[in-house]
Amino acid sequence: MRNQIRDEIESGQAKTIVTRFPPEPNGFLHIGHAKSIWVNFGLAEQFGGRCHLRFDDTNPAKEEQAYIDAIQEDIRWLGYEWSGAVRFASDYFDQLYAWAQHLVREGKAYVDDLSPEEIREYRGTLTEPGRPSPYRDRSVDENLDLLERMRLGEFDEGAKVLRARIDMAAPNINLRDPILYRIRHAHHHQTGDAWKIYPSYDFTHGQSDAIEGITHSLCTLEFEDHRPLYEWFLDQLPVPSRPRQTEFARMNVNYTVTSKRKLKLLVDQNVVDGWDDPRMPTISGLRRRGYTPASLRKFCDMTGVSRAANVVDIAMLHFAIRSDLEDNAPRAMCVLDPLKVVLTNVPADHDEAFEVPGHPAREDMGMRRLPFTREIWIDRDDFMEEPPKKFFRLAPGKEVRLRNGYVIRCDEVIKGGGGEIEALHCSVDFDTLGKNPEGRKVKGVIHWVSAEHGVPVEVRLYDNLFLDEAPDRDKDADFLEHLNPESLIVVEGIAEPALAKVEPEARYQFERVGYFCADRHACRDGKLVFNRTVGLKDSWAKIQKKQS
RNA sequence: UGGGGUAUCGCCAAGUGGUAAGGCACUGGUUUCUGGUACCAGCAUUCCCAGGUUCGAAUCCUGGUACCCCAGCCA
Repeated sequence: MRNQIRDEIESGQAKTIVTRFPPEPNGFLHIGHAKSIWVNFGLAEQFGGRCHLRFDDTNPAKEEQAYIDAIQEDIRWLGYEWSGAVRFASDYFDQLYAWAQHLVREGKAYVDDLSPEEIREYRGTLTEPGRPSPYRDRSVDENLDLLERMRLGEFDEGAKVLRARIDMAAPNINLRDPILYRIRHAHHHQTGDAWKIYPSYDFTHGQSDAIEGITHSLCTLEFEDHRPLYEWFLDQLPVPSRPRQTEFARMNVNYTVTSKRKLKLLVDQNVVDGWDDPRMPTISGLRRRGYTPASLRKFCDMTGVSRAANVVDIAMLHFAIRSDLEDNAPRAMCVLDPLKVVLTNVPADHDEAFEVPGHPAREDMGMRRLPFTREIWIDRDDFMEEPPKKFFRLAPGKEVRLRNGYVIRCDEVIKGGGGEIEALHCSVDFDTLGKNPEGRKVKGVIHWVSAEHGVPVEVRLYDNLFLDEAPDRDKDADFLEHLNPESLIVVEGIAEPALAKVEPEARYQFERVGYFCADRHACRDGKLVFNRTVGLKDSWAKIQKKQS
């Protein structure tokens, strides 16, 4: 597609390119829309053209102002700005109506009194041609009069429609006298009660493109069958420009669903915490999860555009955000499953602090203070009483380095009455700060937090919402059966004190654990809530799996 | 059984008659105060199948096969 446009530009066939992103304001944008946004805005940007935002608002029954606002916020957050004002298909209702009258005068459209059921019957099937409606040959004057009275609201919803007169026997069902206008006595979020009839998608989209001077009307494959109709209208009507429709395959991601119906169901049944729940594949959900605009754009770039059916591995999305945050997220230490460690050769009043870099490779991120005291927390995962081979962490009699600090040795395991491990007694080798110990190698490094200075944090460990990589594989089997019961696990952790004053949406790498983002709703009034965006790669987990 | 599409590595995806890019994943290894990162190496004698044209075919031709979309007064 990029090549096609480049050729057009280089051959002088096209001087500039104008695209548009045309969402219907009836739901939240999701990862699939991000792809479309990236394609439309990105192409325009690349070729020095423009991209419009146009709400395709021809169905007042399903649309809401709230969606209009949310969609604009999502697009801007992704880093794009549309050319000119926000546009609406409803801006063109007057022109569209005039063009409908034009078609009627030309004998190319008629008012049909058939009921919805009759229209379906008359349309025929995939293999049988349709039959003409008995109202197909009304006079121009009668059609004009009826159409005007439809507009004025003289008829009930469903009583009449305006149809194009094309070919009831066309092998392409879209050409069997498609519906141009239907009666809807509904309040419209933009035009109020001015209209009692609303144009269909087919009668609106191409002409809106033409009015705006769109050169490339990019859409998904399911509209390919509509292209002949798109062109038919442009041929019949005195439109000011000639846009061209090009289709590409929509993007799917495994372990997710993106149909608006299913997403809405998840929200309505409180399976998730709203449209922006961090497990939702919506743009606002991904944002709250901690994805960056750049990572989403990179993901789109990595996956590309083609016409083949595709299901992108969610591992690619994970890669996109990890590689962004690896470079751009400051580091911090946070213990998720605390185990107390008493450093027996450190005095109780010892209060040392290390100055450590905010990021191992980004000097511009400065330094942070890491207090070190007699009692610290480590993660339970980092200790094993009977360690298997290749376990480089702490174990009785073994040494490990405290990240950014000293090497310690585990001298004693303190157990409670039930045999559960309550604490560890360890001793510090004070000759190991910033240097390796003499005569031996300590391979393991673990993260830790001063018990005295650490701050409590709520950590929300998110995972895929579904266990099956194709949750909606079965046509109508319930996709909710594939829900992951562990898609959210909330733990109380302890973080280093530098995290005490984070801003909502601040992103960190919790060293050795993963990337986390301060929740933009819950992180208020001093409360600290972090969402796990994605874990770090864990090759120890792989080794363990192999060993067992 | 009508019309419109698509088939290249486990997943994306370049390639448009000159002898199969790249990314993700995976597998080894090096470096490392993150079992992270980085770096190095490996990973399609073959492009849905079968014929054909050609000096030469993923690319052209013929015939198959599989999968996706279309019968809303949704978009």
